[in-house]
Amino acid sequence: MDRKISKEEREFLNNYSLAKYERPSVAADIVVFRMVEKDEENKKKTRPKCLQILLIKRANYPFKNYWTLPGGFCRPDERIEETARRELFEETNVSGVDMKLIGVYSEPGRDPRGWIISNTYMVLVNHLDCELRTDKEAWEAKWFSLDELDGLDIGFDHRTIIREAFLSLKEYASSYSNRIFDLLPPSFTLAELQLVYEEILQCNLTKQNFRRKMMEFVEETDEVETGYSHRNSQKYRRKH
Amino acid sequence: MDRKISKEEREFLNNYSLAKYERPSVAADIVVFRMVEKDEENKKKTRPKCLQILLIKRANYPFKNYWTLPGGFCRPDERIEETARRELFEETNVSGVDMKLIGVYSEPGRDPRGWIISNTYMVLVNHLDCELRTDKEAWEAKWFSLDELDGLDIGFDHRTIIREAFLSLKEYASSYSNRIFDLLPPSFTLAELQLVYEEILQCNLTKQNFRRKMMEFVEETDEVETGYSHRNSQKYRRKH
DNA sequence: AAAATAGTGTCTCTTAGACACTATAGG
DNA sequence: CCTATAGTGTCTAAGAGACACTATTTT
Repeated sequence: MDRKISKEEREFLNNYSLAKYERPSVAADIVVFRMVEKDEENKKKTRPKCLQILLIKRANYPFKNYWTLPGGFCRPDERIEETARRELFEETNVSGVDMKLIGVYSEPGRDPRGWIISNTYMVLVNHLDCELRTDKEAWEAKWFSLDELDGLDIGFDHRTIIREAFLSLKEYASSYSNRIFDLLPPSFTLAELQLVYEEILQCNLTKQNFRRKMMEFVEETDEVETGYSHRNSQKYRRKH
Repeated sequence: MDRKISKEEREFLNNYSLAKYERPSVAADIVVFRMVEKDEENKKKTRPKCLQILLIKRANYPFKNYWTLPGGFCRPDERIEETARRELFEETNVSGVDMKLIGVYSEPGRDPRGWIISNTYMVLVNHLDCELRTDKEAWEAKWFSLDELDGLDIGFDHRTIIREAFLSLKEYASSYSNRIFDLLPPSFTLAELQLVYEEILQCNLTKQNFRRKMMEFVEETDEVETGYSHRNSQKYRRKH
């Protein structure tokens, strides 16, 4: 892009106006997934995991009081991914995680306010890193498990977007993507990791096969998990 | 989205104006790949294949006389994919093929005309179906092999986009995606198909292993290819 | 027959699924 | 001791790579 710009071109650009054409608003919406333990009281056995996503209750029209994905409009001085990052940080205080574009939603009429295109990003966070901002009165933020979504009033086309995001997440797990580790703390037991995979893939995996496969991607730490009435567990971290 | 809209909400929407916020122009650009035979005169042996992409020589500033991807601006009444489809048809007369979003390019300053976001689609076409429109004086369209791009003046960030599109294409081939068949006529020999894969993956494949794998995806037709000084070849088509 | 490519048989190595076994902590 | 989960050994079947073999067409 190191390119000499002629006087003629400079003049063209000065007279050029994009305002001739109608333009859309462009938004970034974020599907934030986290994994929590289903039953906090159960201290005696490995606890099942529960996949949740973050939704915001809209305080304004349209879809007032409906739940929607966090998001916001892009500014001229940032890439759309930066918009998504900014919004994520505002909602959860999480930064520095991988973002993955999972789709662009541009169906005419998808937003009653007018022509608005949504670029949707998927983010996986460790629930220990999240702090929902409670200092805002403008809206309410809440984590929902996927089962809970059925009875919920979800605004815009966000129910479709969430469904497609979950499919992307399943693909990550099927292909043993490194990104799955973003859902976990820095060190974890293999049993924990297996429960995460089972919750995402919605199936049971056999222990030995799972561990054998995972040894490619994890390495031992010097930590062990103790305090259960069975043998202690070695803790691992992701490689590299 | 069947939702009752209250009087209050209706009023909100009537007074709402997106014009308060600055908006970008949104474009769809298309990386069109086709596969042609490298050496049209060579009638005696299986001919190597050559992967090409379609570029347009810009008649106007900015990047006047530079080569760029075909594309155009989105209209309020269409999805971005429809924009890409419309542009593809205008350039090549091709319709009804799969389009795959490969990326969104929103880096500030990527277009000297102002804030323009590009949604880039990849399309694979059969070269026999393409008819480049020659009736336009506004611009020149031409197919280039990937090698030829090095010395070429390519406008905007389209060189980057092309590189990323080619990576997507490689992934398609690595995963034996059905879409690869879009590059071929309805019936083809397995040797032809193998040359297509070898050109995309830039490596040599062993015949028996390739054929064994491909039998999942193709079925015999009643056509054979004759006229070469060796055994005739069975022709196949994609399954389903 | 020679040249050239079509098409096949089969060995090996790696990986994935199944499943039963041993180990160790707490009660 | 028992119970619960951690962690291992190994059989088998499927898939991928290597490579040599046979078949058929034109010259």
